[in-house]
Amino acid sequence: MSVAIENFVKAIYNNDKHDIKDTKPGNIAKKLGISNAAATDMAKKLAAKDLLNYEKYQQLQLTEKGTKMALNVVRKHRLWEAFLFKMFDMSLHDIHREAELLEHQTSDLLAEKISAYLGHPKFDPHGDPIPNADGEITTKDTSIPLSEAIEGKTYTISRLMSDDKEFFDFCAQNEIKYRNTITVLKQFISNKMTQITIGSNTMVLNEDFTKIIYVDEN
Amino acid sequence: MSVAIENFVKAIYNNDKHDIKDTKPGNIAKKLGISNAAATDMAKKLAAKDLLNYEKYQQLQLTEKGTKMALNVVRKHRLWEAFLFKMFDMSLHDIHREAELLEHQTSDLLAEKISAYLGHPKFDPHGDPIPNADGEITTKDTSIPLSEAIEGKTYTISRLMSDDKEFFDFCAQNEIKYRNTITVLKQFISNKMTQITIGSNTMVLNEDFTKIIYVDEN
DNA sequence: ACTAATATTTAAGCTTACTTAAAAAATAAT
DNA sequence: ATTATTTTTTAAGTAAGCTTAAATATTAGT
Repeated sequence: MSVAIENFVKAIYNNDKHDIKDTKPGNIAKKLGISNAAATDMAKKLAAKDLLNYEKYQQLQLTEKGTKMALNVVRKHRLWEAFLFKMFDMSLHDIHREAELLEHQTSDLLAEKISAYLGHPKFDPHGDPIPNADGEITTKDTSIPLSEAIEGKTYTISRLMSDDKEFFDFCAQNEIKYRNTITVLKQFISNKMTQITIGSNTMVLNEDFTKIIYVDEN
Repeated sequence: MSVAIENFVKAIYNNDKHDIKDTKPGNIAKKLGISNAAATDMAKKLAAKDLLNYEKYQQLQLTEKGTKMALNVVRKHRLWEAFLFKMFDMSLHDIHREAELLEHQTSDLLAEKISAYLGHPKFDPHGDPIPNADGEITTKDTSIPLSEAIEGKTYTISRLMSDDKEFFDFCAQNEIKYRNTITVLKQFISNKMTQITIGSNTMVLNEDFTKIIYVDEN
């Protein structure tokens, strides 16, 4: 299957998982940087290949086959992230960009070698779970977005759900890192901002960030 | 530039280096598994991009720009081979196949990281020289094909110029490996066969193999 | 409920990288 | 040197993955 197809099913999978639960063509198109028309076209094509269910004006839904394909790509992506993160001193954003390309050119054999080398890790450096070779995610995710954390409690960062360079640059400068500890000082309900302590710093984050920083209660 | 273009200039470069010095479209087409017509087409397209010189019915010649592109791809290929060879227990042929895909999806930054990790190696596991980041090959190659080796002398295997699975399987079973030692017992001139000793084995190789096994005199 | 705004779909068209078939040129063989 | 073979080129056509523009349906606002 082509890179375009792999990216398409992956985008649906990812949208379905974390985003605003909108998998209509337009939203997928935006994610992939293609036109709405192209996305509709592709959706029809993939429906014919039994990778997704397509009904006019409805949400796109991956079939079992489509989900499997998405998970296979996601597995390779996250393994590459974990591997490059371990091997080389590169920014999370750079690592993400490399993984985005390498994921489509990696045999199942190589993926398995990488996984074995890393000791079959369950999570990548963003805290995202790595599906196993059968496309199963065996870990349970109990984490919540920072936006929903409770004042006064202390949490551990479990996932940084983004692929935006600016966000990662910000994280790098502020000790916001997978497995670091955060204390929630205050939730400003009306402005949707959150005040936290991390390391020796105190800062206020707006919703753009608190919705993609996931945490587990300590 | 596209994968098709990178593979095209790489094929010309490789043909120009080791093969029967034929870089006409038909021969490149055969290497790439595409039709002659497609190769002619591509040649014209790349001439317009100043990657090669094209004159009807003549050999294709890479320009400086084209050579640079080819060397950049070759560098990434050979770095991946060296890296995968070091990191994972995989056959040389499998490694070659992975590298063939990864080479096109590797940033210069990542290539440099891999190179540094390996200590900026000058050769890959086939003995092929790895161009530096500027696309220069700084090593001098004094090796000769086994077919031209002299009876009675002892040599070190310096390059295995192939990407054929059967060849590598044969090599793996017979201790024919980069940097191993070979003694040439006899050159059978009329049959173009060569009798050698390697390790505890003696064998007679035909020209198909002795032309792609390169050696350096000890 | 109706209108305005937004999103989706259809239609037509483009580029890349191929294909096959035929024409033209180069190379090899007698 | 002429003919036969092979190779290269040209021409026409295809599939994938896009585009823009227009038509149609959905959703949101009043």
